[in-house]
Amino acid sequence: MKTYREENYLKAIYQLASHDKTRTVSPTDIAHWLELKPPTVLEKLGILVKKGLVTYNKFDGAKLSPKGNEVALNIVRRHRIWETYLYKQLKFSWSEVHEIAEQLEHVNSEKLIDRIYDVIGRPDFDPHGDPIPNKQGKLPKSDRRPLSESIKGCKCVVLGVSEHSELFLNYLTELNIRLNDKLVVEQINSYDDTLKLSSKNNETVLMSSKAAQQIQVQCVKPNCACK
Amino acid sequence: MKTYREENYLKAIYQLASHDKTRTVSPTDIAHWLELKPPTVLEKLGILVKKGLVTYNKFDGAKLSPKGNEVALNIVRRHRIWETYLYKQLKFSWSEVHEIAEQLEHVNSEKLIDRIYDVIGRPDFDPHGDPIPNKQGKLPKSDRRPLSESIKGCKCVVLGVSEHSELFLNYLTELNIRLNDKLVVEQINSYDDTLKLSSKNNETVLMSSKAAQQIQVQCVKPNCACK
DNA sequence: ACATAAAATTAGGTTACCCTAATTTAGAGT
DNA sequence: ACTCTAAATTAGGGTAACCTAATTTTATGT
Ligand SMILES: [Mn+2]
Ligand SMILES: [Mn+2]
Ligand SMILES: [Mn+2]
Ligand SMILES: [Mn+2]
Repeated sequence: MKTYREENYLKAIYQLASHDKTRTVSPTDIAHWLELKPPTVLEKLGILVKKGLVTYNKFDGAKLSPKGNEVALNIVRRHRIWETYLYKQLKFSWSEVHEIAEQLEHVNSEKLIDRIYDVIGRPDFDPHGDPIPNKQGKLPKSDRRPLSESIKGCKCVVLGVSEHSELFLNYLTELNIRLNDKLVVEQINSYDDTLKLSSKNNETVLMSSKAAQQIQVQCVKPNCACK
Repeated sequence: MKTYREENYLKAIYQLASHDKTRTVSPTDIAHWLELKPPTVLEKLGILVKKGLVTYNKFDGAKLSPKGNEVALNIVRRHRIWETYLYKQLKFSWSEVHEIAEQLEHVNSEKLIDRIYDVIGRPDFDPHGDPIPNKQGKLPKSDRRPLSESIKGCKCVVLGVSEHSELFLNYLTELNIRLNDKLVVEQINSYDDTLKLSSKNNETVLMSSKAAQQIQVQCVKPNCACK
C-alpha cells in the first residue's frame, strides 16, 4: 500500500537529508517541510519504521532505509523527468514546472515515465539543474558550488539553482539569467558581498549574496582561482 | 476539498446515467462500478447531497446537481483529453490509454490540460470515439448507433466503441478494425446474428453479435436502409 | 547547576473512507 | 393478500491521516 502521502514523507526525508547532510532530519523539520504538525509526522514515522522504510530515534533523526531510499529516489526521478518534460516539451517556464510535477510524480506508470523520458532525450539534469536518478537510483555526477563562493574575476557557468520558489526563479528570469549561461564576477562588494556580474551580451547585473548562494556554478577556466 | 475519490463518485454517477438514460443510478450500481460496497456508497452519497453536488432518494436514485454535473464533465474532459494525448502524442495503444488516464485525470492544472489539448489539435473525440466536453461541459454531437443494428449490405464507418476493456480493444485490433475504418455488412446469420464483414482491403471477418453491439457506427451512404 | 526555551512525545479527538452483519423496504410472483 | 428475494439502510467497526493540548526531554544560556 504505497499512497502518495507516504511517497511524500519519504521524498521529504530524502530532500531534507540531501539539502544539509550534516544535520539530522527531525520530526519538526519534516512537519515544517510538509506543512504538517510534529505529532502527525511522528505517528507516520512509526508506521514507516514498522514497514522497514525508515529508521528513527530522536538523536539520529529519521533516515531512509535502503528500501526507503529506493522508493524516494524513484519519486525524485519521476518528479525531475516530469519537470523536464513540462519544460522542454510543453513549454512551461522553469518556475511553473515544480508545482505540476508535484502532482504528476505520483502517477504510477513506469511505461509512461519511460516514454516521456525518451521523448526529452534521456537528459541527466532537470530544468533547475538537479540530477535525474537512473532507474537504479544512481545520480549523475556534477561538480558545482554556489556562485557566492566565487572570487573576483571568476568566469563560471550556471549549472543549477538550489531554491525552486517561483519568486526566486522569476527574479532570475528578470535578470535574464538562465541555466547554462556564463557569468563573470566583475566585482564583489566587501561590505555586504553583493556581486556585480556581467552576463549574456555584457549586461551588467547586481546580485545579493543571498541570491548568489542559491545559484550553482562551475568555473569555466580549468585553473580558476576560486577553489 | 475535492479529493480524487469524490471526483470518482461524481464521474461514476455521470457514466452510469449516460450509459443507460432510462434507469436510475442506485447505490448498488455505483458500488459495483467503483468496486465498493453499497453502505460505503450510501454514506458518501449523503455527503455529496449535503455538499449540493448530488440529489438522492431511493426511487429516483442518485442524480448529479448542475454543480455536480459540471465537476463530473470536467473530469470526463480531462480523462478523454489525456487518453487522446497518450494515444496521439505518446504512442500508447487505444487499449492502454484508459488505465493511465484514470490517474492523470485527477491532476489539477487547467493550464496543463489546455496545453496538451492544444498539442493534439483540439479534437472533438477521444481514441475510443467518445466526445470530449468543452470547458463549459458541452459535448460535441455525433450521430451513431451500434453496428449490431445494421442490415445486410450496409456500409458504415466505425466512430467509436462502447466497451473499453483491454480484452475487447485488443480483439478489435487483431481483427484489424480501427476507428474511422469503413465496414460493409456482407451477411447476417439469422440464427445467432453473427456478422460477416468486409473491412479494409477486402479482408473478411466474422464478428459476434455481442461484439457488434459494442461498436458504434454511422452509415456512409446518405440514404442507407438501416434507419 | 538552574531556569527557560525548544523539541519530542503522549493523550485524546476528528474526519474521510471502507467494511461486515443485521434489519427494513420494495418488488415480483403466485 | 402473502411470500420470497433483492436492494436499501442502519448499526457498529476499523484504519489512515490529521489536529490541539498537555507532558516530558533535551538543549541553551547564564
Ligand atoms: Mn521540483
Ligand atoms: Mn527541479
Ligand atoms: Mn477511458
Ligand atoms: Mn475513451
